[in-house]
Amino acid sequence: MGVTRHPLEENPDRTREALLRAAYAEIHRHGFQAASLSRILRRTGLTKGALYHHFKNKHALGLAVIDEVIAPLVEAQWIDPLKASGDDPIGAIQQCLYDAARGYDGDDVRLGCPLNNLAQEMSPIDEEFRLHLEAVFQHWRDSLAEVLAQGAREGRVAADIVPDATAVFLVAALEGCVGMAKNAGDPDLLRRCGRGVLDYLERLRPKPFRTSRDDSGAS
Amino acid sequence: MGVTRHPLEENPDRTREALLRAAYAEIHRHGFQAASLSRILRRTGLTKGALYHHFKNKHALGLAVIDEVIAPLVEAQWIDPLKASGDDPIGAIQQCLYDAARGYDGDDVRLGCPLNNLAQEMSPIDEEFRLHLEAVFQHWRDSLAEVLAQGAREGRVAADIVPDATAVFLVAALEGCVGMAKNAGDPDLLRRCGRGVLDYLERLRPKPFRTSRDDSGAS
DNA sequence: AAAGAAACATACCGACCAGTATGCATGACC
DNA sequence: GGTCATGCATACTGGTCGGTATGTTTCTTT
Repeated sequence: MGVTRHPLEENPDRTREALLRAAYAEIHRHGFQAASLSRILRRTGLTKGALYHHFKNKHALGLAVIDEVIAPLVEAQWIDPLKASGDDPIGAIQQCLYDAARGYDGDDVRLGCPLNNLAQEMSPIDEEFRLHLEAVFQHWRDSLAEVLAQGAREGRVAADIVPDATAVFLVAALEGCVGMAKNAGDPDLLRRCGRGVLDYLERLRPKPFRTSRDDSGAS
Repeated sequence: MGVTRHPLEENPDRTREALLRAAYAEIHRHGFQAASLSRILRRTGLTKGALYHHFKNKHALGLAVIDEVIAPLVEAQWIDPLKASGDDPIGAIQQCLYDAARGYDGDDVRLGCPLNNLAQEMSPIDEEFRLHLEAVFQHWRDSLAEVLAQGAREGRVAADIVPDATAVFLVAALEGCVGMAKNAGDPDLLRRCGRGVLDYLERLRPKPFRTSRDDSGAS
C-alpha cells in the first residue's frame, strides 16, 4: 500500500524536493516565464529525464512550487505565528513584520516576495496560476481576518473595524512595501515603509473609551 | 538645424511612437522578458528594419517605454493633479485614487500597474531598468512628500507627520492594492482595498486640537 | 528467473527569439 | 545630377527553449 522506501542513496522524494527547491530559487530570481529548466537542472546536477519523470511539464512544476514551497513558507512566516499568540493579535502581526524585515537583509530585498512576484507576473496570463496563488492569498487574508475578528470580540482590537477589509489592506500594504524596497534595492526603505504598516496596526488597538465619530466620508 | 519634417505619409516620429505604444501594450500584458518583438511588429504592421532603426535593441526599447510612455502616464495621473489643488492636498490625493480606480474597470484590473509590473519583474535582474523605474517612483514620492509638507505648513495636513515616510507608504500601499486586485481579478477588491488607503489619508488631516500622544512604540 | 515498473540519463527536435546583413526607396545636399 | 543619409522592408542566422523519444539501471513482483 504505502510507498515503500527505496534503499537507494538517492531516493525519488529527495530528487523531487531538490527539483522543487531549485525551481523555486530560479523562479524567485527570474520569474516563471524566464525561468530556465536547463539552469534548474544544472543546479541540481540532474537531467531532463528526472524532471519530466516527476513533473508533467514546466507549467506543472510551477504550480507545484506554489503549492509545495511557497504556500508552506507563507504559512510558516505569516499564519502560524498568529495562532500562538492569543492575548495580543496586533502585537503578533507586528512581530511577524519585524521577523520578516529581518529576513530581508542584504541582497534578499532585491528579490522581493516570491508569492507576490509570481502573482504579478503570472495571474494576468495564466488562470490556473492565478487560482493557486489566489488560494494562498485568500488563506492568508482569512487567517488575518479571523485573528482580528477574534481579537475584536475579546476587546484586544478596536471593535469598529471590519476584519475582512482590514486584512485585505494589511496584506496589500505589506506586499506594497516589499515591492517598493525591492525596486529601491534598499533594506532601509523596507523598514521605513514597514513603519507605516506598524503605525496602521497600532491604530487598530482598542481606544480607551470615547465615542467621537465622523462618518462624513465620501460616497 | 531643426529636423525638417518629411512630407511622407508616414513620418518617422509617428512610426517611433507607434512602436513605443505597441511595445508598451505588449510589455504591459506579458512583461518585458516575455514581450515578443515579433508580436509588437505584427501589431504595428511594421518590420524589424523599422524597429532596429529607431531602437538599438530590445533593452533600449524597454527603457524608452519607461521614459517616454510610463513616466508621462504617472505624471499625468498622479502628479499633475496634485499641483492644481492647493487648498486641500489630501482631498486631491483621494481624488486621484477615485479617478485611478475608475480607470481600472473591467479587464484592466488584471493587467495591474505598468510601472510596478515592470519594476517587480526587472529591477532584480537589470540595474539600468531599476534606475529608470526608480527615478519615476522617486519623482512620484517626492511630489507627494512636497504636497504633504506644504499642506502641513498651511495647516491642511496634520503637522506631526513625516512627509517622506508618509509618501513612501502611500505609494507602496497603493501599488499593493492594485497588485492584490490584479491577482484577485476583481475590480471590487481594488475599491475595498483602496478604501484602506482613503482612510489612511483621512487620518492625515489636521486634528482639531488635542495633544494626546503615546510614543511607547517598540524599538 | 522472467517480467515489469520506477527512476533516472542521453540525444535529439521543432519553434521561437533577438539580432544582423542586405536591399531599396525617397528626399536632402552640394 | 550624382552622392549620401534617412527610413524602412526582407531574408537569414545562431542560440536557447520546452518537450520528446529512447535507452539503461535498479528494484519489485511473480
